[in-house]
Amino acid sequence: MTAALTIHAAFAGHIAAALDALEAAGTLPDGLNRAAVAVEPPRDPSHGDLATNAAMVLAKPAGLNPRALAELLVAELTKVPGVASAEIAGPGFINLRVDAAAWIAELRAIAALGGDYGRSTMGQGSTVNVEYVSANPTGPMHMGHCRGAVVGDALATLLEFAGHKVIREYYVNDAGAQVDVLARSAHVRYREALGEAVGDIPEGLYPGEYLIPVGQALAAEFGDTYAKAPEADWLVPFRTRAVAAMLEMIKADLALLGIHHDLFSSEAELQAAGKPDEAEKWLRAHDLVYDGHLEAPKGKTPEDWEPVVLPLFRSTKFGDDQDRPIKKSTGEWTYFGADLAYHFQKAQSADALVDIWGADHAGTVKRIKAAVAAMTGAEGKPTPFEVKLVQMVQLMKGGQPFKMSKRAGNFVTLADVVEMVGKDVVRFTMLTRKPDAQMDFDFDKVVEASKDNPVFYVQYAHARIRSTLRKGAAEGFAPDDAALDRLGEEELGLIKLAAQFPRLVEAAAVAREPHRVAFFLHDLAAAFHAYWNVGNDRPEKRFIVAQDAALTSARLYLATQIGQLVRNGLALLGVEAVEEM
RNA sequence: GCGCCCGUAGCUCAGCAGGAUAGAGCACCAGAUUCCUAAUCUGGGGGCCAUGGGUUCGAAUCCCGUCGGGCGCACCA
Repeated sequence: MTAALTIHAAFAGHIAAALDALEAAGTLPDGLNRAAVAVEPPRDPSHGDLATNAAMVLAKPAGLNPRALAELLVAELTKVPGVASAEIAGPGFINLRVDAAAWIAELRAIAALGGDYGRSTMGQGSTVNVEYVSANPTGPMHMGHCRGAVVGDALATLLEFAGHKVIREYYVNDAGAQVDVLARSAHVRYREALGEAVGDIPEGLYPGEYLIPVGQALAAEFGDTYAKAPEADWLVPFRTRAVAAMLEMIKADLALLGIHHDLFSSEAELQAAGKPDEAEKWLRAHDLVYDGHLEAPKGKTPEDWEPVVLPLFRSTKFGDDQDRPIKKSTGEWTYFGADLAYHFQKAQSADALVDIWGADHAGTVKRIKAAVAAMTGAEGKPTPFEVKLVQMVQLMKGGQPFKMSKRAGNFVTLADVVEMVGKDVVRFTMLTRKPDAQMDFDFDKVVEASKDNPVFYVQYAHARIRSTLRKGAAEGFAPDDAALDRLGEEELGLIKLAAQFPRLVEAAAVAREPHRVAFFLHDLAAAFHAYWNVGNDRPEKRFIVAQDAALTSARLYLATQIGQLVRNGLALLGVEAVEEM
């Protein structure tokens, strides 16, 4: 085992080798599907360090009794260096105990790999495009956007760590009706900046004060040229400038959360480049777009429903409930028509696509998945594409739901919340539950009870470690690996937990679930705090034992690596590891 | 009416591609501070994993039904 091969990976290999040996001996048939074979720490530590279900999973297809197969495997596994014992338990689990030396080696692996401990080659360098946020460029980021932004960003980082190349992309919807509304709203602010008394912002326009500087900039640039001009004269230049200004604002908001996209793709540019036309042409040639009648919405046919003929994409062929229009009767592209071309474009430069959407767009998942399958699957190998939905965040204030309204201008901006509670709290809070469950975000609770926020619990563990190392250094002790054999059961327990990080990273990346990292860090911090407190009653269990330099150095070495691991995990979440609290 | 998501302790939530006796935080009760940071720790009470079936050696986890909550069901984005 090399220093870089972590213990769980090594044992997955040992079990595979044991199975190979049984195959070679003819005991097991060739070509058994081993996908369900797992190596994991047993829930109950008294069962050992690692357990595998291999015998139970493979017994039936091999036509063997699980315990009989387990005995054969045990015979192979006891030969593996570092295995102290292998026992059969329950219906056919194999429980393994691993020598202390193997865990010490894992600790050295953390030291050797440092910030790369847990990094995986699983992704094999394949490129994953993660599209997230993609909020309409009509105003500042508000809390409704926050969860998708944080989850998408953490997922992107996680995928990189798991061996993928990642493109972080933001799709700018700068071609629809809502950016025309933005332009008109900016025009009002423009006239206002020129000194006109505009009164209340008209119904249907964006009343937010964030457009005042945009109006001023337009007045400075154009003077009164467009004050009385017809909309057709100014709509395009105003729209362009207003969208650009909104995008700058959004980027600044995202930066507050530590989020930076690699690529901002413009829907308007996509259309100008004729991408949707190309897509339509291709789809028509493959009989995937046809001119047909749009069906009335199921279950609630509007009274004024009039069937019209529109170009429809055959999404029902790919599992959707009805075929979807790609153009409006005005000849403009629908959102879907452009989005379809956009996803095809993304697929050209990525091996897999992931979209992070709010749950309010759940109804459009099937059609876009259908589109990607149709357009990338022509040669039989569709680009893998997932839409991860983040559920709604219910904003609360003092235990009461807090309704946001763009029109009333009382929406809660992301910038305000970050200013109130800090980036780390916002990010960690968004990552301490799985994305597909709804969550409440109560300002009062998060602000008041911020000390109870799990993020501080984890950061505190790191701060304690750093503090201890500083104190040790002041007293003349440095971390050293010369006497790691002095570490006992409590210390090995910490290492055993730490050793799960690499497989956790892989599992979280495969499941596209960055929240698992947050929970792991909480568990790790809990184990560390518990160990720390043992030293309250028993001074000989403290990190620094002044009269025993060798032991102190070994424990400081352990502390150093645990601190490293906390940093690695927090880095995946985009949360700071603090030196002191 | 249809589609998607969810239902686990009083509350907020985990439960690792079905696995051994279902966990954590908060809240509640009882303890630990001459000590490396008590923003911490130890112990306790508290569960028909919404519900009824099914699949199998084994189900909180997979399948079907029911109930409850959320989101959606445009030529909007």
